[in-house]
Amino acid sequence: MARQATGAAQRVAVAAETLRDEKFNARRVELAEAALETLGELGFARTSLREIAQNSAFTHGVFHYYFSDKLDLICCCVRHYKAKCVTRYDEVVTTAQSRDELTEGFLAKLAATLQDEARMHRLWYDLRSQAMFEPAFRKDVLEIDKSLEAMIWRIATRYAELGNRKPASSPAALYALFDGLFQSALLRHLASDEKAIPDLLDEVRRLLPTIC
Amino acid sequence: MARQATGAAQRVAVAAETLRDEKFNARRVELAEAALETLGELGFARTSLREIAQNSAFTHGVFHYYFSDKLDLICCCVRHYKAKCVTRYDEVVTTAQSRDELTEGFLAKLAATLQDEARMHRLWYDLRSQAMFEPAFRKDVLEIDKSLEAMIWRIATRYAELGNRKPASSPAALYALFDGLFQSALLRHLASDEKAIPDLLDEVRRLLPTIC
DNA sequence: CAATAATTTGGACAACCGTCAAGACGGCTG
DNA sequence: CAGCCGTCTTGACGGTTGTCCAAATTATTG
Repeated sequence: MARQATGAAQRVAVAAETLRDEKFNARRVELAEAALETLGELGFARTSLREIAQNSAFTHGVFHYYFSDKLDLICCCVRHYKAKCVTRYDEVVTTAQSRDELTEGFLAKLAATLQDEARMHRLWYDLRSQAMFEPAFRKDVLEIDKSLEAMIWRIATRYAELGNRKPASSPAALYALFDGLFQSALLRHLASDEKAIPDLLDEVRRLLPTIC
Repeated sequence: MARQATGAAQRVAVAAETLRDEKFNARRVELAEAALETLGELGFARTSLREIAQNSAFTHGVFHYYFSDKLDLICCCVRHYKAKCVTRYDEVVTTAQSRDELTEGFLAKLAATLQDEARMHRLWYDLRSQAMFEPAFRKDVLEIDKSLEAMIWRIATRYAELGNRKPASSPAALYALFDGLFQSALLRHLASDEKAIPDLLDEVRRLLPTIC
């Protein structure tokens, strides 16, 4: 068939194929998004394909049509999660015109994230832990970690810039610090500790001036 | 029976009962220790009672005799893990007579832990993530987290003391920082990144003087 | 030593898991 | 309209899971 096709026909065929691929991939993302709901609710260990299907508009067979197996699905979930997550604070960083403005914008976003997206974030910590056992997750997880580190670094350098300084520590240390604080606050928040969020905000507010 | 017992007989009965309890509890710990082997190898999500039993000297029935269910077993594992973990750096803290000595002792222990006990530590991160989903784990996990924070704080205050200073940040922030760094290094180490351990040591070596 | 209790065994159970495949559906093309 | 193709449904499969239990074994007591 391909040998008989003219140049134009080939181009049409290729276009049709990429269109199909895009549609296929869009569907994958749709399914991954639906899966994230259940994963965020139950966690990796307790989530089965059937449970995912039941909490969504799809049947369990569809997932096997679009994903080669369970790991493939969850890898797709992780990658999709990344896209949503990594730019969370960028608007604050680009619009803030002073240290105070940046601080308050960052803190507000931090509190809102902890309050409204706790389920999605506990899933992130769950999957990052899974990556320590499951090699198939490692590449994506390490990549997301790098992206999150870069995100924190953008905040820190902008904060330093607004004070005509430079960050006093490395990107890795800064990310470790904020990630550790956030993780701890998240756990406390999920355990119905009402001081979790204010404590985190206080801590970050105190910390920001000392890192630059 | 109790009404007819004399005071002495009562005391004997009580003693016998506590002895039985101790024996019972010692067996529980034995089983928990065996379970930790498999948990550290496979992670919470992939570990079944039968797998635990197969990798140990016990049959799967025994676990149900000593634990009411799977969660009960794993809670016991977590609590037992704590006892082993929380005093890891205490010898270094008490024996070090100078900042350098403390630094080198701490770094050496850090590297050894990452190298030799990676499996047990990834399990800790796994179970801490599970606690975000499973309320039954939260109490013990939060308690261990507090103990680890105190452990780090002992190191920091001793380090500060040896330089006639005081730590510049809160216990929570310090623990978040070291925990975050360790977690990241552990993931990289498990992903066969050979720079994971030296990078961690460099980072900590640079960080220690700045926090006091 | 007998009898009573504690411990251990190994199999049975129903429920659930990931995977798969045969067929139904609906739109598009020739 | 007939036939094809991508999409989706449904049910079945072999295997594993947590749990439970009756019987066997061991320890403890009178």
